[in-house]
Amino acid sequence: MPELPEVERASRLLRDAVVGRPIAAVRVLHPSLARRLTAIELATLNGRVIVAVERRGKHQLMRLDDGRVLHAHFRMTGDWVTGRAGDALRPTVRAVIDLADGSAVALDDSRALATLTLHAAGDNPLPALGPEPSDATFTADSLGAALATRRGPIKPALLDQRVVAGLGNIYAAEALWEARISPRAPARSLSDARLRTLVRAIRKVLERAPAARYSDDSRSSRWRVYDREGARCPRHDGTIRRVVQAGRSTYYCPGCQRR
DNA sequence: GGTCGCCTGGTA
DNA sequence: TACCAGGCGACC
Repeated sequence: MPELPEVERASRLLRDAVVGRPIAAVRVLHPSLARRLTAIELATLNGRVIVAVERRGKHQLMRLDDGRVLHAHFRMTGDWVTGRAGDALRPTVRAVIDLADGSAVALDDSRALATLTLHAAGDNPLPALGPEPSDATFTADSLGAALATRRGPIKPALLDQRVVAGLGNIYAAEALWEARISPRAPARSLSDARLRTLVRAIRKVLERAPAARYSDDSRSSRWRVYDREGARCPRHDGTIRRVVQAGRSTYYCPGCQRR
């Protein structure tokens, strides 16, 4: 589920749910989270207040009133669900933030790959990240510079969060289709014109994303190429192919996406 | 770059 | 039963 548009939506929900309300308790319900957040650390959160929620790429940062940061990353299937502290929990809920006013926010994550980590005041909880796609610093020039030293094809490069923050497997494939660039095109040899087109395409697919995701369209029409192997390319008579790059499925139209 | 492991659940 | 999954860090 979560790529940048979904994480943005989730982080807003989280912000509305937690900011300014003292924490009653943070409960961790799955061993994969407990390995990173001990009971002792969890106890230090009681009574603290989350003063801000920030999103950077697919990362969510909860800033505490003592300067520490609770960092959340959804990975593949995470999402926030709001409720009350005493609610019966779905079996896929992996953690719960109980607030002093009786409300609660749950981390619902069927695959249990999401992470929740606590960082000391002053520490940077984030890995190196490229620009936000919506930021003015994300340009054909900056993208070209980030790609200049890379070997290998463009598609895996777009999934590298140091190149651009927030793209995932679906929107990388969709953006390349939009830009008519083959996922196999060498990353470092894209022309300036193609880089400009790609920057526009990335913004376009991310802006269109929420409507696509929450539309009632059948899955086959939600995306242009993603998960549509064998289907007709929406742009012409070509047939969409699936290939594997860096262990991930990539979908594209060999007819109109050129190296 | 590629491959594996982390986890669980849906689907062929 | 086997394979697949929107992520990412560790390893080669």
